[in-house]
Amino acid sequence: MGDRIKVLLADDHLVVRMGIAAIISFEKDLVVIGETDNGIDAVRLARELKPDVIVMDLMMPKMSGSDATVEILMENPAAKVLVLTTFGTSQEIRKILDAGAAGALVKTSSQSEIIDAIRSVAAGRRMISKEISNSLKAEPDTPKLSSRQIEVMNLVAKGFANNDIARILNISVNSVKDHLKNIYTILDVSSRTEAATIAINLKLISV
Amino acid sequence: MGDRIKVLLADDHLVVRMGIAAIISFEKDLVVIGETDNGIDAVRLARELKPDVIVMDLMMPKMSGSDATVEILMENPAAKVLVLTTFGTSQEIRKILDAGAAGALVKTSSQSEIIDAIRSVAAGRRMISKEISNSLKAEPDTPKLSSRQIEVMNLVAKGFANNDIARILNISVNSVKDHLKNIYTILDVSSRTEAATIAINLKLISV
DNA sequence: GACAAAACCACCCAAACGGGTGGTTTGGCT
DNA sequence: AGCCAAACCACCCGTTTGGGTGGTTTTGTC
Repeated sequence: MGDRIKVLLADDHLVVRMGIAAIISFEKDLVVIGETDNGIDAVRLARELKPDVIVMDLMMPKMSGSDATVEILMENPAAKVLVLTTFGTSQEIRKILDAGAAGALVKTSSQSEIIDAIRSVAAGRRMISKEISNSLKAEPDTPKLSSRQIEVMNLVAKGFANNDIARILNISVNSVKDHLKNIYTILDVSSRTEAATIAINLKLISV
Repeated sequence: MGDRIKVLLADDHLVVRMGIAAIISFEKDLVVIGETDNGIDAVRLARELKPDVIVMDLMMPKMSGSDATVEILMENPAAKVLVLTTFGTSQEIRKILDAGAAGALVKTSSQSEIIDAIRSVAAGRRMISKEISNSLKAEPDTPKLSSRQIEVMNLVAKGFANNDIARILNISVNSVKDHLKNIYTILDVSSRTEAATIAINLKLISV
């Protein structure tokens, strides 16, 4: 028992936890030592149970998997977090891989892929499923907007005119126009409407 | 064995299928007689295996769960399809409930909720989880755009000016403006940008 | 302390937009 | 036949937008 790989499951879907637990139950070198359906408990259990591998979902109530991962790695940089996600939502995945997550898998992965991934990250290796590494590559360079530009874009997307935006942000209309000019250059567009749809698509602003 | 409720699982996530199978394995009146990870095989297996209940995911490769459900119910209106979804994406759910699906559950459902739902729909009752019925209620009346208005909105969202839209659709600028006026009234907005973001949010147009 | 980037402000002007009013034609529904 | 909604077109007019050029202040980094 002492040398078995201890796994903590964090996923808000019971069926997913049951499924992973079932898969793990066939492997005699792996054991599930804890489960939770939210990010806050994941952070707590990671601290208390000291699992070798944390299998983490991204979308969870109370605290997202990515936020929980960041917290866990701040407390214990040696923790091994294996992200299990439905789709390669590059934004989030890149964020937590940068934060130091040990791996990322899609939920469509086969039994052997999941088991391999758990063993790999427990051994200190990085494990990123092909689907995800592809989607990361496919997404070249997402343009970056400054926080002020994002504020402006959010208001633009809500349909406010430059005058309203100026009033809301307590700056002059000229400055609003200035921000827009810069945004248009960055996003390579020439109208507020196109900028809005692109910003939404790139998830630069909250819809 | 003959009187056990036969369940067919259709979900592209192995872990989910394993999880449901694990849950079902504890119940002696239920048995899994087939599994698939895509909609096309779901239709075929529904025909060949004659399951009592089909547990169906919505997002699947090759053929979506909603399309598969519609096909299955066309072939056999007595089929019991229990939709298992991640989130209450009202559009799709409403569509397949209208098509005659027997129930809808969220994946965060507890073990007993899932078992109850399977038994209920097998017995011919409707079973819709609280989360989903709430989200269906919460979404009151989505405004409806005509097909021409949707064409216009798609071009607007891409950043085209009225002049370009007129050229593309082979109508005069005045007509484009006319469509926009009508769209603004329907969506209760007063600018193309706000119309675009709202149309995207309501999924009236493809992003 | 130099330097760059971000944010701020101002003015000009042509083009695009939104709101208003008027009208015709077409296709479906009763 | 009668009716209605949808799509089409036209003109007016004030407002907003986008592009251009000029500049200052603040902030963070090397």
